Amino acid sequence: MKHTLQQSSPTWPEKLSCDRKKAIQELIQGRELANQLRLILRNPFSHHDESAAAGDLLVKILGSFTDTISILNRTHEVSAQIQANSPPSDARKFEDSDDSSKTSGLKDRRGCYKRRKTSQTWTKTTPALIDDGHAWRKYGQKVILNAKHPRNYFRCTHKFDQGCQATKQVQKTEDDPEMYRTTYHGHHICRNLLKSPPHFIFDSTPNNDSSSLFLSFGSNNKSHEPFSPNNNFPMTMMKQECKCKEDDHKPTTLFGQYNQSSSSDYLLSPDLTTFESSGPMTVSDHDHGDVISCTASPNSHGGLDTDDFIVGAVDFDDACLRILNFD
DNA sequence: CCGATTTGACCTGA
DNA sequence: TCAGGTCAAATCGG
Repeated sequence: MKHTLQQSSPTWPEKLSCDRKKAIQELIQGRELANQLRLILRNPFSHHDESAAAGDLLVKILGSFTDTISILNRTHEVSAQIQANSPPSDARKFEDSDDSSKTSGLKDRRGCYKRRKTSQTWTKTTPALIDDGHAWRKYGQKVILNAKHPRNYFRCTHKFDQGCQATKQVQKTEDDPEMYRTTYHGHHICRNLLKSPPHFIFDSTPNNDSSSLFLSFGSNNKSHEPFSPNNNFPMTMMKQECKCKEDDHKPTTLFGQYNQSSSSDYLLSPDLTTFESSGPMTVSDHDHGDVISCTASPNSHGGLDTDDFIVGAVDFDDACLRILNFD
């Protein structure tokens, strides 16, 4: 049965509940943005574009608080009206007694959701629908004007249980139906304890130390954007792609930033290597100089030998770590 | 049974 | 006004 919603306007409790949810969502978004801003400001390796992003984040945070205040003001006005008028439940009962009661179970969603005006987005095009390490739920599909292929809408599975606002849109590209263009909106703030964990990728740093590599734990964009809203997030070890220069046998220093809210879009160094490791790591469980370990298996690019054992000296500073790779 | 997907209707920003 | 983003009932499927 298709719902038709024109027939009922929101009751006072519904209106208040809706406004409360919106206020909470605004505050959650503000918190998320503030965390991103904090990490950018504290990251000693931030790029120029990240500094620019910090300004953008600041504007969004202020906008979020402004929206929250206006919502709460409105809620206050509604409450005042409720107190000034007769209890709304009577009116609702009266409505329900009439023939329109068959639709009374349907909620009027008018004003109950707010389309995203502006949010951080990034796009990538992939030859297949790849697992970006996050749990997504499809919530819509839309035929787009002048587009051959429909656009699919996904939200984070943890939208309701953890308030994660990340969404993505996936659409086949016009010219090549085998290619998918994915646009991500917002960052994950969820604790993502996945069965299939995200990839994290190594990237060469401009370091003159030839054995030093940059390790990006699922960075979302090409600027190695650091954002871990919570240092207690578990860092799950998983399949990794990395690039190693193989004048092997001397320890390879891997330096990385942990990025919990990853999806994936990476700047990769030209010489890629993959390895796998297992076992959870939690940022808060380690101190500077701690030794961690994980197993690594080889990849087709031949970067690491089978069953290589990696010992890492943890060097956290805002969820950054250093790993030393010994043969 | 319950979580995921489908799909038409509704809502909103431009 | 309308294209596109979102909602939520119906349906699917493990």
